Amino acid sequence: MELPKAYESSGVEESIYAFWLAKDLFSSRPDTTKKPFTIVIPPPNVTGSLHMGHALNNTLQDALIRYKRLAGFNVCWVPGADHGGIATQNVVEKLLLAEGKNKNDLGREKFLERMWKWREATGDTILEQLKKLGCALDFSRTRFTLDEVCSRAVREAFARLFEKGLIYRGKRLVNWCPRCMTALSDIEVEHEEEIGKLWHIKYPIVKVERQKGRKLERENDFVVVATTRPETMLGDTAVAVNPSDERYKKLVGRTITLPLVGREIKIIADEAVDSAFGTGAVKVTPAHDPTDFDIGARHNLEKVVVIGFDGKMTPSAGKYAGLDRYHARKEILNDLEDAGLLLETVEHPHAVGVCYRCSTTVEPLISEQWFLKVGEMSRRAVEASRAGKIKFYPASWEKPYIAWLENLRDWCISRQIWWGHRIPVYYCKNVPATVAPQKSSDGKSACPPFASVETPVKCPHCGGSKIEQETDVLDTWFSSALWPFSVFGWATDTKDVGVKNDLEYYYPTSVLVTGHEILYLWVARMVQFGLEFMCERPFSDVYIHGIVRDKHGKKMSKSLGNVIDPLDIIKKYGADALRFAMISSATAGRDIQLSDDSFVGARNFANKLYNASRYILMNLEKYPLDDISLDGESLEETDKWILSECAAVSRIVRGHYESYELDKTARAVYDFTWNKFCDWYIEFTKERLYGIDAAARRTALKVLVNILADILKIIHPIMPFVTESLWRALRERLPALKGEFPESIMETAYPSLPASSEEYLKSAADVSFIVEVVTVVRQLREEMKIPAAQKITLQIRAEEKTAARFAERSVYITKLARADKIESNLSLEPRACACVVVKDAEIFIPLEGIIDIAKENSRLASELSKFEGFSRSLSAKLSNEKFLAKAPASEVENTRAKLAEATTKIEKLKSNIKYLG
RNA sequence: GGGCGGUUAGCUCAGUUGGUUAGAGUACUUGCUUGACAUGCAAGGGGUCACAGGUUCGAGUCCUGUACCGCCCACCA
Repeated sequence: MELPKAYESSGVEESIYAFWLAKDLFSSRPDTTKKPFTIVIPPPNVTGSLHMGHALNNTLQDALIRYKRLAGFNVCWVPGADHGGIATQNVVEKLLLAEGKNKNDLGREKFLERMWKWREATGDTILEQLKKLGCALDFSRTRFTLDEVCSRAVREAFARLFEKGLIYRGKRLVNWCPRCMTALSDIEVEHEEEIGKLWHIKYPIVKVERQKGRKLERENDFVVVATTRPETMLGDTAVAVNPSDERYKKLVGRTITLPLVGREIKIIADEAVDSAFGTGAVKVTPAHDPTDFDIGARHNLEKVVVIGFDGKMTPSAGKYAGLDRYHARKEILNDLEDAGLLLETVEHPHAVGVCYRCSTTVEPLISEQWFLKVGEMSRRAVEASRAGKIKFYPASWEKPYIAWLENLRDWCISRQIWWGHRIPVYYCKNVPATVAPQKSSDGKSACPPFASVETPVKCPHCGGSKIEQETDVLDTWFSSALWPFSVFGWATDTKDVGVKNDLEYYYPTSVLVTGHEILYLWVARMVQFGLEFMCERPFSDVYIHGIVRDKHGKKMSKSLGNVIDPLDIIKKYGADALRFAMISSATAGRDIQLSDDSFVGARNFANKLYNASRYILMNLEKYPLDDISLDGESLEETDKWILSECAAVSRIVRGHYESYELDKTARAVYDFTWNKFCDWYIEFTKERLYGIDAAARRTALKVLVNILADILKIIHPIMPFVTESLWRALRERLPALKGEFPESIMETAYPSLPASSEEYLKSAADVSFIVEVVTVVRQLREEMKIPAAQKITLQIRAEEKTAARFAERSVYITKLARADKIESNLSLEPRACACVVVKDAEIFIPLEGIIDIAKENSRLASELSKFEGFSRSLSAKLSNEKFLAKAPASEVENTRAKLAEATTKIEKLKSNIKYLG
């Protein structure tokens, strides 16, 4: 016996993964005789190393892929990584900083060289780590969003949108991160709750003599505005009130002297002002606030920029110029205070926008950026959803997804960083020296900017060769949005037939698996671009899973120190355990809390599976089999029972896979394997395997092997390593069957067994009879404190038919209930016995001297009262006329049957109390 | 300010179209070197299903409201 007693995952997993790679089992080629099942990986950032979120996301995909392969599909799971624009540039900038340099010291070209060097060195970390998880990715297809195939797709997509007039350049108020020094799109800004302050500031009104005669003297000579950002007051160009606000009606049109600055600004009326908030009067800073920007546009207000791209005050800020925005705030408040213009300060909770990459407070700033018109694209995306072309699992995500699409504003796609796809827009510089070259298409330059997929050699307008490319790069999510088709070579040379076939064969992909945090950032945009460029949805299903949290429900983060490293878990418990723990807790629509306990449980399950196999393998060594066909074998009821249970679980699990309820697949296989197969069936087979009847032994062993093979296949998508290693072990012990047992379990087919026949259902009833008898006897033994080693005699008092049932199954009952024999006698007069009732039979255990009569009596009494209570509630139900009238007949009948059973039991318990008393 | 999800055993969670006196894992208690497994086996204690109403013969499950927790969205200064 060379099999160790416990399953040891380390070592096994590496060699199995190497075996899969060597056999090239992960790669897929178009094959028109088979249906494809395609998943493109949500490309992790090249900066990333595997965390629990990746582990969960990829385990779910791997389970789906592996299941579908067994189910007969040509599966293709495409790996890759995202260049991760800002995030990645930040990482390398930090490295430079440690060397005392910044990116401007290097210049664009040298800096990018440095970025690529870094990417070559560390960028594949995460893909390597996914191998440890067991992911069956087709590595021959690995893509990187910045490689030539994907970059070409980006340029092609951009150029097409540009030609359609959907891309435009404009000077607008955008979200600006003063730390990353770039614009951000609306969804790249996160909102953090903060208890800020609302400062009330007096703005003096310029007195106008003779304007309204005497009355004027009695009016307030100032307006009070409320603001959370006093530093922006330097850029105020108006004060606005609601037009219907009676308090201020008379003041509209009047002039105010802006404190600290001295600029004269007007009081204007605008609907955007909520008269119920603050004082009802709002300072208007068109250059630094989105609402104010709109108000300014309506009233033609000047935009005074007082905060610069670096977050410091500009020269327009006068004496505050050069100060950091928060430092300036302090100074301004001091100065206002000194001037007696600061009235009150109220605590004010509000949300502050922060950069999703560095958490710096975002500044709304005016700058020139490229935008994509998304109206038509998002309308088509909504249509696709409404037509049922894209389904969410769980469905509850569809509503917020559609709502988001419907309220979408144009997408700011330009970024002022260097790492990314440089926008393929070119400016013709071939203009008379008198006219300065312009980036914008405002008509001043001789030629309008143009987009081009290839690097242009001359201007398409004037033929000039002095051409400069736009320096901004694209939002990293622009390339991500193309991912489902760019990975298959969209926009690459169509003469390459292989590439063309791939796209046709694999697109649209089957399912997208992702966490909900990038539903808008990524999923919605893939749908828009898929419909735009491929005229076809990128995937039919979106499987959205929860976020991994720690055991207290907190998000895992480095700063909280509650991060669980999946690689540690793999080392300690094995990849299978990690996978099983994650899958079984991934309930649809809920976040996932993981603790060490869950991994221990999963590891134990792997061990259980291993040991069940070990039992079979060891017996196979002793009693080799040439075939495992059950034809002609005389199956007993336990065999039929386990076969039908196995068929049922394979069917149930199949259904759960189809509806992406992977947690249920895990629970179902666990329950079947442990509670049915191991706890009962294996115990049943010991009688035959260790007996002397060779034919019976062969039958039992054949059934065991059949069930084990099916269990391994059913569990394989969740726990690929242990199932593969056990498959291999099984195959080695069945040398005559190498044809039927492929080398790898990945090459087998998912079990599809017919539904149970009547005969099999009857055997299920027989087995449950055994289980019930054994269970009650065990309970009684425990309660009576009968030592485990002590054998007991079971005396049965029952009608002939029931008595026969006991006799037929006596081997199992005696063995599992630790009895030495079963005696049956209808006219039995028990003395000094413990008693249990099963169906219409009474089981007595005579144990003179061991049993405590008083104790047994009280046990029977409590048993009795339990059933009497139950019986009462059933009787009450049945004597309720409304119940009889309204409940379905089957329900009434059910209740009657239960009552009858309870009544029998009660009678027998009563009579036994009498005997004992 | 909207929207979504959660609240079931000490802990983590199941609970299908309403139908026994609500389950699992784990932890806890007790007993077991049972010819696969102590990463195990057997048994046990432990829950007013957040709260308040309602619908129904019958509610953990459906409806309304409340509380608390979490998430997403939103230009109220």
